[in-house]
Amino acid sequence: MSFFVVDIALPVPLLRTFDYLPVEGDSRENYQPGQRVRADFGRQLLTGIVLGTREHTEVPHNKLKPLLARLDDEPLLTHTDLQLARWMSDYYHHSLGDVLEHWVPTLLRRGADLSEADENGWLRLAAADAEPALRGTKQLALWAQFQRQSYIAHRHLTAQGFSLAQCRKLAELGLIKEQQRLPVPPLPESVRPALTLNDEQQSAVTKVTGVLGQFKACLLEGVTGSGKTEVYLQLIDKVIQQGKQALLLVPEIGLTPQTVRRFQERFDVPVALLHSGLNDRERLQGWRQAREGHARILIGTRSAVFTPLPDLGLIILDEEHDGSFKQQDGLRYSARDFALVRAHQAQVPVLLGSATPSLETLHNALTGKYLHLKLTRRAGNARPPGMKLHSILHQPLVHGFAEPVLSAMQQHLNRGKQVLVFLNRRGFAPLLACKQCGWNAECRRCDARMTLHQYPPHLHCHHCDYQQPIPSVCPECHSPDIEPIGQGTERIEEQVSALFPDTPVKRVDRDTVRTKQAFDELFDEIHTGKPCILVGTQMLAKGHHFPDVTLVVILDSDAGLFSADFRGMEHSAQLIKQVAGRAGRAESPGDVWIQTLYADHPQLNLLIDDGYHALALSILRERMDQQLPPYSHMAMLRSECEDRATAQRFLEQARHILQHWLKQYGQKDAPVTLLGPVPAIMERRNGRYRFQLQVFCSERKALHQTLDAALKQLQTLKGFNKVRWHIDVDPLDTL
DNA sequence: AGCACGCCGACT
DNA sequence: GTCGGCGTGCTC
Repeated sequence: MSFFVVDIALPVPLLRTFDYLPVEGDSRENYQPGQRVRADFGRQLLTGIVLGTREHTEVPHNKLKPLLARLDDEPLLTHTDLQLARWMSDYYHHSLGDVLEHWVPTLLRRGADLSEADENGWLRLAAADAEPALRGTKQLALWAQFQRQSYIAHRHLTAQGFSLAQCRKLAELGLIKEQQRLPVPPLPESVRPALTLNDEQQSAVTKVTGVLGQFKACLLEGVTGSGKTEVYLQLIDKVIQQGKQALLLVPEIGLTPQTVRRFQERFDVPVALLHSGLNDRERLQGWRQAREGHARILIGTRSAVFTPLPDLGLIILDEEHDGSFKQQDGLRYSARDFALVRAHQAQVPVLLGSATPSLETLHNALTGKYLHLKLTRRAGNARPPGMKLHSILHQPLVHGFAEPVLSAMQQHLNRGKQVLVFLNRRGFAPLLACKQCGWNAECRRCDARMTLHQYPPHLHCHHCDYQQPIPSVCPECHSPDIEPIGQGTERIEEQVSALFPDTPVKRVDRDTVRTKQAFDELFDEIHTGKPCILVGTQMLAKGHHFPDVTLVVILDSDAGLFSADFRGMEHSAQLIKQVAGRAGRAESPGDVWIQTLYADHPQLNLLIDDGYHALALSILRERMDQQLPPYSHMAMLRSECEDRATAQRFLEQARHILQHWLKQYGQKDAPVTLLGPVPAIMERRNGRYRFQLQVFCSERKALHQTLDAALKQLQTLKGFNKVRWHIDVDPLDTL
C-alpha cells in the first residue's frame, strides 16, 4: 500500500492545518474532503475535518500520528462548503478549523451521528382506505390519524393521548411499523393567498425574478409599512415553484412568532427555523432538514447563513442594516457580507431589505453595483408618520417631559389610542451622585458609571455586569444627600404612572421581558388596543408593529448625535426611523415627537425634513471627504490587558511590525494608513485596559496582505501572554 | 485554545 | 525537602 497523509483542519486557533496518517487499514479512497475524523492532537482528542490527502508531507515522519477514526463514510461538508470556509478563514484571518465549526452543528462537532436528529415514530404500511377490524375506539381513533398521515412522530401521538401499547397493537396487525425519521416541519392547514402588489412592489418582484438563476445583489429600500415582506413572500413563491430553496435571514430579535407564522401560513412546503432559542438537537434537525432538501424555506438568524442548502435559489436578508448580523466575538464575521459571497458562489440573487440601509449597502446601490429597488409608498397610500423636533433647551421639564409633549400624550390617550415613549436607557437612573461633594457611583472594574436600578434596588454596571447595594450615605463625605440623576425606563415608568394615573403603563426592556413567554404575553395585551403608555428601550424598536400607537415620544436621541464613533449618526438615524415606524396603521398614521437639546442640529433636521435617504447622502459625502468606509476598507486590531502599559505596548509592537512590512512591501498605489494605538473610548472595561489600532486601505487586497504578514509576526511575539487581542475586519464600531 | 514542562517562593 | 505559582512552548 502506498504512503499518504490526510490533511485536516482542527478547531484550534492556529492558522494552519495538520497532516495525519490514515486510520490503520484505510486506503486513500476512504478519505474525501468534508468528512469528520477523530484525531489525537497534542494531549487532547478533537474532531477535525478532512481537507484532502497527499503523498508528501513536510512533517518529519516520526511526528505523524494516525487518525483515531473516520466518523463519516460520506462527506458531511461539500466541496462548496469547504471553499466558502476557506474564503472566510482568509478574509477574517481566522483559523480554518475554527471557521468550520460554524458549518457543523454542535452535536456533530462532538462526534454524534446524523441520525441523532431522527425521532421515533410510526409509518403506515396498510392502504389509507383499509378498514381493519379494530375493537377499541381509541385504536380506531389512532388508525384514523394514520389514514390522514402516513408518518406520525411518537411524541405527537402521546401528546394526543395515545399510548405505546395502542401503537404496538396496530403494528401487530401489520397496519403500521415503528420507524425513525427526521421530523419534517408540519404543513399549514390552509394556504393564505398572496396580496395584490402595488406597481413598486410588482416592479421589485419582476426585477428580482428576472435575475433568478444568476448572481445579483439587490437592495430593497422600502419605507416602513411599504410592504417589503409581501415582496419577499412572492419572490420566495417564485423560487419554490422553480424547485429551489429560499434562505431568509432576520435580525436576532426580528424572528417573532408573527413573522414566522406569516411565512408558514403562506406556503404549502416545509419551513425550517434556526435561531438561538433552540437546543442542540432541534438545531441539528433544522440543519438536516435544510441540508437534505426537506425544508424548502429556511428562516434563521446570523448563524443560519452557514447552513448547507443543496437547491439554494435566493437569499433574502431583512433589516440588512441591523448590527446583529455581525458577530462581535470569536470569528467576527458579517452574515450580510457572507450572504453575498454565498450568493455569488451559488449564482443566485441576494436581496437586502431595509427602510434604513447601511451606508455601505446604499453606496453599492448608488454606484450601480447593486440593483436598487425602492418602495416609497406605504400600503393603502397612507401618509408617513409626522415627525417633529421639540426643543427642550431652556424649557421647563416635568419629569423629563416638555409640557406640550405631555398634552399631546393626553390628547392621544383621550382619543382612546396608545402612546409609546422611547428611551434607550435601562434602569432607574444612569447616575447616583452626592449633592454635597459631587461623588458619583462608578464601577470598580470599568470606566463607567453604575446604573441605579430600583426593581430590585441595586447598582448595576451594564458593561461588566458588576452589581452592588445602594449606599445609604455618600462613601466619600458620608452625607446622606445622595440622589439619582437623569432618567432610565424604570423612572420614566414611575413618573408617567404618576402623571397619567388612569392609564396603564407598561415597561418593555430586558428587565421586564426576560423570557420569550413574558414577551409574547405583553404583546398580546398591547394588541388588545386598549389605551396605555408603553415605555421601553430599543427592544420596542425592532420587529413589532403597534397599530394602536398613534404617538411616539423619543426622549434621548441626543446621545447618538455626538458619538465618538464615525457611524454614530448613521445608527442614530436608523434607530429614530425604526422607532418612528412602530406607530400607527395605514388609515391613521402616528405622530412622532423628538425631544432634543439640539433642535438646530443640521443632520437631525435633514432626517426629519427630508428623510433618511437625504441624510444618508449627506453622511456619505462626509465619509468621502474623510476617506472612511465605504470609501476605504478598515480593519481594527484590539488589545486588552489588566496592565495598561502592556496592552498599549502590544499594539505599539504591532504598529512597528506593520510599518516595517509596509516600508518593504507596501504599494504606493494602495497606501495603507495606520491610526493608533489609542485607548478605547471606555478605556477600562471589566478590569482590563483596552487599546486599538485602526488600519485603513482603499484596496481590500493590499489591506489583507498587510494584515496577513503582520499577524504571522504578532503570533510569535513573546512577553504578551496576558494580553488578549484580535483582528476585526470591517468592524461595526470603533469605540 | 488547551495542556505540560520547568523554574522560583512559602509551607509541613 | 515539596506544593504550586504562571511564563513558555508545542500541538501533525
